[in-house]
Amino acid sequence: MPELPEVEMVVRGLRPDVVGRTFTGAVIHWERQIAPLSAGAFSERISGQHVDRLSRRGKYVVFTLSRDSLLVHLKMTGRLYVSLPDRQDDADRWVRAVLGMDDGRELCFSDLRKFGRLHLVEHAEEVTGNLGPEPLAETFTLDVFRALLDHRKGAIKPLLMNQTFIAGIGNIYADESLWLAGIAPRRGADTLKPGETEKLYETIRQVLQQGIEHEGASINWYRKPDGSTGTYQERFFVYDRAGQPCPRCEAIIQKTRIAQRGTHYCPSCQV
DNA sequence: CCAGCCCCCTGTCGGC
DNA sequence: TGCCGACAGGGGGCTG
Repeated sequence: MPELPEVEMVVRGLRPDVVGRTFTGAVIHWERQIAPLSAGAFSERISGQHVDRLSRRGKYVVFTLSRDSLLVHLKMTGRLYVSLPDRQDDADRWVRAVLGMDDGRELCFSDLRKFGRLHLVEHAEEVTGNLGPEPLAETFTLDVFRALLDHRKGAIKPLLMNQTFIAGIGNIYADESLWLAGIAPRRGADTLKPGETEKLYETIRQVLQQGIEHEGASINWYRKPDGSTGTYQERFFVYDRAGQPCPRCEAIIQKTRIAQRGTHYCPSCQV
């Protein structure tokens, strides 16, 4: 569930606790969640590496280390938080990896569904190399968006969620941005009129920015590193609101499936 | 390039 | 009440 705004909150929350620290080792409880090394090799290789920088690329949390980069994808239920070794947190039941730090505290990766991944690689681009542009970057202009859409066919919603198209948009922010733009999720990408493309460009940036301002959407499992919840879920227009009236036209919001994903939309004012 | 499907997982929920 | 199957979902991988 964590999408761009939620991952951004994780990065901001962790930064003061991890930047400047040095990892002392790792205990891996579910080996399939780390790549590309074995658990032993992972622990050995991360030991002694200093955290120079913490950033975000798409939905990845990126630790820039002395020699390597550690990239964490939270997928659906992943959480990252720092704690003392004697933990009592709710999420501890699903801890899959624990990275020791030189201040005696630990960086914990918890993940109920085990879909998340920790990649320890020499160059971050080995993992993030084929991601599309960052939608909130200044360089992501309307012209860039138009160029990306050029010659793309197929439904607009799955395209928005395609990480090689644009990085960071998931199911929630795709549904919300399309509703705000008044565009039906099944519309062919090549059928958007210039005004619609511009509107969508603006609403994509708007919902992501709003998501960050409201500290992310906490539905189901997402929590900020300090355990608290964001509040953007209180501002959803269509996501998770099937059967309720559309905030714009009062038609009943529908839920359907597009590209194997639950999709919420207004059948009346999204055309 | 695109659509469809499987897979990875486990908690939750609806049906019987 | 208890069991069981369906479902949820990001993204990689595969096929057509």
